[in-house]
Amino acid sequence: MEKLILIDGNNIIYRAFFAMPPLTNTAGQQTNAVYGFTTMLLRLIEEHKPTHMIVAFDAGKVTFRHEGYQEYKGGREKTPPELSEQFPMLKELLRELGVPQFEIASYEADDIIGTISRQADEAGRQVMIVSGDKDMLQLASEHTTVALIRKGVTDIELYGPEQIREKYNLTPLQIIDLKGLMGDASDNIPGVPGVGEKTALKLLHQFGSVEAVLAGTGELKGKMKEKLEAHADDAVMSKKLATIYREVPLEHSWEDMVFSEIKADTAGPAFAKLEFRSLLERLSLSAYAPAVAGEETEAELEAAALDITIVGTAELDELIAALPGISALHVESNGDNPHRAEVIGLGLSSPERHYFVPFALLQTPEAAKLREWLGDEKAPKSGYDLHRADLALHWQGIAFAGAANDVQLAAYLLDPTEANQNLNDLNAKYGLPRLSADEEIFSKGAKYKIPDLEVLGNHVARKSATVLGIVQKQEQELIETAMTGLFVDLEMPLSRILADMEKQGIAVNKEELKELGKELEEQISKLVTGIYETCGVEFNLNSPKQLGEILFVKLGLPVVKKTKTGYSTDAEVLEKLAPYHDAVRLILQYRTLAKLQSTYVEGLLKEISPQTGKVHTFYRQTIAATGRLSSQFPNLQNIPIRLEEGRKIRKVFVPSEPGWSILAADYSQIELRVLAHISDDENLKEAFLNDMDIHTKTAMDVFGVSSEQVDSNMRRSAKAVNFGIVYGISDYGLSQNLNIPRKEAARFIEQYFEVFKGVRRYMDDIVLEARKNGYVTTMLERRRYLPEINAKNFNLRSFAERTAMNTPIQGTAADIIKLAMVHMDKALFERGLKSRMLLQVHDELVFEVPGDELELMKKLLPEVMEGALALSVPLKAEVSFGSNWYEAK
DNA sequence: GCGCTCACG
DNA sequence: ACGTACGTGAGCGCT
Repeated sequence: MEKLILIDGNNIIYRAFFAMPPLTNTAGQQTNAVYGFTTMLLRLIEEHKPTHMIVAFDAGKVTFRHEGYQEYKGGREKTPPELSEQFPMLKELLRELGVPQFEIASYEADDIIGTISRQADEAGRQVMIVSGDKDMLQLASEHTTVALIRKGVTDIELYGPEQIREKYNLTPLQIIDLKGLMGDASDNIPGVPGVGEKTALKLLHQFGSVEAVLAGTGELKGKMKEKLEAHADDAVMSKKLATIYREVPLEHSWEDMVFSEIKADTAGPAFAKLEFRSLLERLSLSAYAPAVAGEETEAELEAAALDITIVGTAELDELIAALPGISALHVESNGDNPHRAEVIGLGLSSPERHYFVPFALLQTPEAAKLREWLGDEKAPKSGYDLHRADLALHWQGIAFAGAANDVQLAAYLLDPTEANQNLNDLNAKYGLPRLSADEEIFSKGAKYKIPDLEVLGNHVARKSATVLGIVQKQEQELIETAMTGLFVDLEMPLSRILADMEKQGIAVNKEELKELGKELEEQISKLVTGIYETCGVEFNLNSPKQLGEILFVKLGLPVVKKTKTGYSTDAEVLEKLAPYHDAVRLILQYRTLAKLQSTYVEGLLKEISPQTGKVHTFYRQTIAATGRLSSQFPNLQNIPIRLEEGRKIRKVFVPSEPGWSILAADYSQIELRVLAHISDDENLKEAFLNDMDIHTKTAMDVFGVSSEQVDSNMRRSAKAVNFGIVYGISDYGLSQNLNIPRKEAARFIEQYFEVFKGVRRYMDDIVLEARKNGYVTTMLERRRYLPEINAKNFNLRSFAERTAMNTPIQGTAADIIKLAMVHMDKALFERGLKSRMLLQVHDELVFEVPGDELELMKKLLPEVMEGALALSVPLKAEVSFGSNWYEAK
């Protein structure tokens, strides 16, 4: 008798991870989830003797993240790396055991299982589905049993249609109706608020289905009736969501699912490598057991076998001769700020040979050919964080060019939310041999110490060596995710442009900045004296704890808001307290000025390079999950502008050559224009096609008045609504921002969606898309995974939904300005212009331009920016210039 | 190293 | 019923 077992791979590995105690092999890899999964698998095989078996996985590398959070420590957001590392291990092991596994792009495991079980059902075959997910019950039938895993991985309950009837008095298909009514937080199905399992069962026993319940609300009364009527759409949508898709285009045949027995010849070594000794025994494979405990793992042996040369003067010629075959390098440097980094040495790799060059050697006359190769843009190089390498080498007088393939940047595109993945994270992800951690080799922070040449050389050369393997894997993955173009034509070229901008830096008038500091100092000391007098006590004004003590205990002011650790004293709170005590207004002023002094005057002064008299920021291209850049050392993307006192800081940013000007251009309403395009909302598009003031237009539509009737308050509200729309609106958020009751905020939003119907459709669709795919994309196919779109926790899920709405908008705007930067760089080069791009501030580009190029640049810059990407509405860039950044407004 | 506060888009 | 606007970095106090 043929029997097929279908296993929900993602669900089970997650359960196993949380159910099993941590278990680590001697290589330091955690293996508990693989172990737990395997024991369950072996038990299923022994007890049920399947002739066919499939383990189904969610396609897309991170969609598994949304499972099972509730079992993990509260509030933890990311899949622990200890688990994600075990996915490739499990998949490899399944291959070695001879267990077929399926994953199909953009379908989840339950869809695959649903489809196969339907086909098997139709053919009258015996099927058992193994999962921890109750939703699977809908698949139960005459031939199909659902094995629900309860606590741990060994406690299994079997459900056929009869058992479901006993437990719920429902048919399997009615499980979908049940979910439709009661919802299921873990699958992000809203259901009808106020309807739980009990009520839902009662309704279904009475009516039979969601549709019948909704048609029959006339027979109900009271709150229940109201709720059902109000949330009829939710119920219908929830039912749809709860329905497992059973029409996945599967190319696999019944023969592809055949499982005969565990393949001993490959399973033995596999268990040995994982150090699953008990499983070796269980399968009588002890012959494969490692002879000595603590023996080196295969990965380590493989790594040890690398052909590494530590280059001294004697080996230099050999290295130089090998350069044409070398495609990967690693520049080892020390320090967070690449402009001040110490360069330690170079790892260089061809597929066959690996070299380490100490930095001292690189600087010698004998190494001229090597330096030439480093600066040769026709010698393509792969590496990890080549942007940083370029800067570090630059300040040591060594030119770098030819960055072709940055694995850090590619890893960012493949998953921009995964915090800067280091080389070892990437090795783990791709199943490549592990490197020693940098902390083991160099020690952390202040204890940083360069080890012996031998240790250092081996470590660094292995870094360049591993880049080669990573590049191969990523190439494929970029193709699969349709991001090759984004990587090759946008991000890689941009990284060189950013490095140029950073090396160039922007000049700062140090004397003027110091002068500004003196003025601030005077005002601050007056304020401090005044505050101490008014409060009748001296304390540390910079300590929120002490300030809270004074305001709320000593002066007895009302507590408006609390933080985790005590009283909140932020500006919003202080504004509310201002009428109660004279000191509060002074404290607010103190905060403003103290911020300017410490962050912008003192902070900026510290960042002025003694060599160039400029500040050289470092743009990070792999931080922001939306695709934006970020800026560090110093951050030049948050220089004050909103308040006049702060805005004056911008006066100290000046051209670096006499007779030059600062020229700036910013996109006008780029995010709302992007929204108009993506949502295809007729009204919003109309507004931009007519170049209307978008906030006034929104006010007209939301309040139903003519443009003359829009007062400043209405426009302010409309502006807040527009912001909210871009951020993924909630009535609560808007009410906070506008300081109005939530109901009123909800009315605004409702009004907005009445007039901008296309926007509402976009917001609904993008959330559904995120649920279906597990990710959202920008216009240039930049991707962001949203595993929490299915979280059980309301907060996590709502956050993911807002992110789904915001990321395509913010991310497309980021795509556009990045395109503009690449186009602008090219335009400057082709025309032989001397003007230099200096800064990017999300929707603004800042240049310094010679007097004789000013007129040309005033035309060229907005033209290029507006033409960066064609949308269904025009892009608009507004240009301005002056003798410093303040004047360019 | 983390929480709070505040600067920007 | 749940309780938040989206994306960042820096300085400071405190543990």
